[in-house]
Amino acid sequence: MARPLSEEKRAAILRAATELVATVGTSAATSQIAKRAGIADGTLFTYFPTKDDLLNQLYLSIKSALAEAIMTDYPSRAGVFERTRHCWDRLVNWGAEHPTQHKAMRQLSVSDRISRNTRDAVNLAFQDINTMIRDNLSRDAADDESAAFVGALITAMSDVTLDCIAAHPEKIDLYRESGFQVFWNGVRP
Amino acid sequence: MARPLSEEKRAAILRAATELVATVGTSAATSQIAKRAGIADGTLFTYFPTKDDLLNQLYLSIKSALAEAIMTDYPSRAGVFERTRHCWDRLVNWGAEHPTQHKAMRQLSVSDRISRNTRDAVNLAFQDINTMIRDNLSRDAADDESAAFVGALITAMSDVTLDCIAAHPEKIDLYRESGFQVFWNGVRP
Amino acid sequence: MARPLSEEKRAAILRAATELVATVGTSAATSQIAKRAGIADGTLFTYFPTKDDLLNQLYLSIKSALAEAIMTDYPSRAGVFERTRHCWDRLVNWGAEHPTQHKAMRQLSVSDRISRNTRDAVNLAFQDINTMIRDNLSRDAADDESAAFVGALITAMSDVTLDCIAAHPEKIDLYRESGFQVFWNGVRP
Amino acid sequence: MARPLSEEKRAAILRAATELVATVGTSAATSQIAKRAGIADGTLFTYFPTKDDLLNQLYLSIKSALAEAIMTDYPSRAGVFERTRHCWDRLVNWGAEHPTQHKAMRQLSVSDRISRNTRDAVNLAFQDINTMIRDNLSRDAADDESAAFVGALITAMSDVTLDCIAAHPEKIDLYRESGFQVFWNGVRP
DNA sequence: CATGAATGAGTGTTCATTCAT
DNA sequence: GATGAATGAACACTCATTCAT
Repeated sequence: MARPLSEEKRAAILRAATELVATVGTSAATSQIAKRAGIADGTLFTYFPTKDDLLNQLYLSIKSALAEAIMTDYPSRAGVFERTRHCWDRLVNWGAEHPTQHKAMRQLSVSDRISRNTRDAVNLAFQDINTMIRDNLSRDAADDESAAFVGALITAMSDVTLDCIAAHPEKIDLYRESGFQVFWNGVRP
Repeated sequence: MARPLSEEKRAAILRAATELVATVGTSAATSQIAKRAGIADGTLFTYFPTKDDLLNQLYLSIKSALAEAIMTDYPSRAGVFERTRHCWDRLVNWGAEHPTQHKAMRQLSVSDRISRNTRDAVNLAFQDINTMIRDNLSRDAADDESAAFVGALITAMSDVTLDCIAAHPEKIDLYRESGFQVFWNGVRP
Repeated sequence: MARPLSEEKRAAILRAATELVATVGTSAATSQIAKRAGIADGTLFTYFPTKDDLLNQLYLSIKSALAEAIMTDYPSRAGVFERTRHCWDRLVNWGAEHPTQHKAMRQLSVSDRISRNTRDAVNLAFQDINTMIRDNLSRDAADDESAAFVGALITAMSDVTLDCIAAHPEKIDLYRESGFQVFWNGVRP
Repeated sequence: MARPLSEEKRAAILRAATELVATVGTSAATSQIAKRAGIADGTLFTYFPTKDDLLNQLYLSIKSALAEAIMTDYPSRAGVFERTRHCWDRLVNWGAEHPTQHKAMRQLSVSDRISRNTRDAVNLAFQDINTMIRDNLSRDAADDESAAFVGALITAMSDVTLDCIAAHPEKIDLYRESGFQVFWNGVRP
């Protein structure tokens, strides 16, 4: 192998893409992304064959990082409340610590450039969380649609919470708490 | 009426823009919008000086229509529950009846092309609703930010509800009801 | 109509394309063609939706001009020799007078960007000539393939003749005559 | 033989280039040629310093193979007819047996990337054949240009013949014969 | 005021060539 | 010598906007 694909460069591209997608959306130009990543225009395409591939992999990588943040130290044996609380806090903390990734993630999640495949892969990364929701929080444990509804609600409510935290970072504890109250009172079994 | 009058043309442009933004997002080409509105490319720019203007006015007009739908027959003298229920039902019903407008609205609301000014004007259109929220639902009546938080939550939760309804239109009553339960249990005073 | 498509501009584009295709082949850049035609890059595409369209229309227009040059004053009632002679002389004279068009035509005729449709349309323009060949020169009047063989031979031989004339323009009469002798002796009935 | 020696690699590159040039023309990408040759992108350039070099050497090598095919068993002492017939048959048979090489050769012969130098070198490979033409078939034995004219004619006529054979392989004997008749009747002394 | 041709900067992507490994 | 990642100048084509008609 002459020069291995540089993991560093790949990461730089994803980092640059995150920042630009967060700022200007998926219409961020590949040449801008390359420039910000400190590589030549053409190099981007040795790491990601098309812009859509880049966007999809970016979405997957951010979502995976979020899932990992949530599932680390997950208290499997604790009660429903503790486990729900754990997920919520991790989700909100991750968003507050990674506002750029969070913004990019929101832009990508409404984009039609994210494929069915990618969305399926993301669901896989959230499998444990989805299972927990289905078993404990959805109105009807047997109902996939009901679980999806609750899952979408938690995402939407955390997005709102994170927007507020972004606007008033000093009130993070307040918003994290209020958000959880609304969520838990709304969906608790 | 081969050549509609001015106001009709403006409306035709907004209608065409709604459909295209709902379908392909804010990257919809002005020439496509003009074609669908039945006018020449250049004519669009006598009604809206730039594409950003068109997008901003479109957002404002859709949001205003939604606000009007919500506030019509608003039961000012009823109790908090009834008034909240009214708003929620109107919101969800409007979204279910105008899926194209709703989709366009969501695309626009995450776009960076919608200006601070426009967002302020939208808040104005929702002033009555915001006041109701502030006075009845926000944790602290004196706190604007708390009211904004609850307002954003209702929007986010109705978006999720409407997405589910779009996926399973026959379950509209179920989703409208479940969504309201979650919201009301979550935020009731 | 605001400003009608300018026939002059269309002609300028075709002229510029002819010159560049003759020089560098079908890989001539559209931006070079536009520059040589004295228009903006984008304008080219209001006259020809794609580069392939431009190339196909160019081929058709050159071939049509050639067909017209050949068929003008065609002596329908003269004998086979006179008619064959007429076609050959016209073909060679046209090529000698329009060396750029001839070179471009040769480049285009071997290109895979010229569609079946275009080749059919060209055959239509040469219908009379083809008929004459089938009826008088092909070995077997009933055989389309035999006629195509002779038709291809006349083209190939005139190309060679024209190449020689291009190299030694002063010997046009000699080459025109020699070429015809070879052709006529080769294929005469 | 996992890693062929140098000369084999050169041959593999030329073989791959032949196939791709025959298929897609001289715009075949060097990376595609390298891949089909089973070597790395960069390796191609240790054998051929530029793409133009590759194309020129390819043209020369194909033309040389053709010349060799023609001159093998050349009946030097036979009459003009027999010798002419020998050349024609060898030429047509070679083309029918090596359709890919023939197609590549035609693509290359109209390309502006083949240099004056290369064309001169090709003429050298065909020196014996050209001499035969000059001495026996050209209208004026002292005239180089006349010989070149006849040489170009034989090439052009065989190309047409080979195209027809490619379209109807089962009629190879018919076309080889018809083609020769036209040629011989056309140019015989 | 309406029209649509004209503009040219910008887009995602390709590719011959270089050079670090 | 072989490798393939890196380069950046092209490329065909798009599009918001202008302006002659």
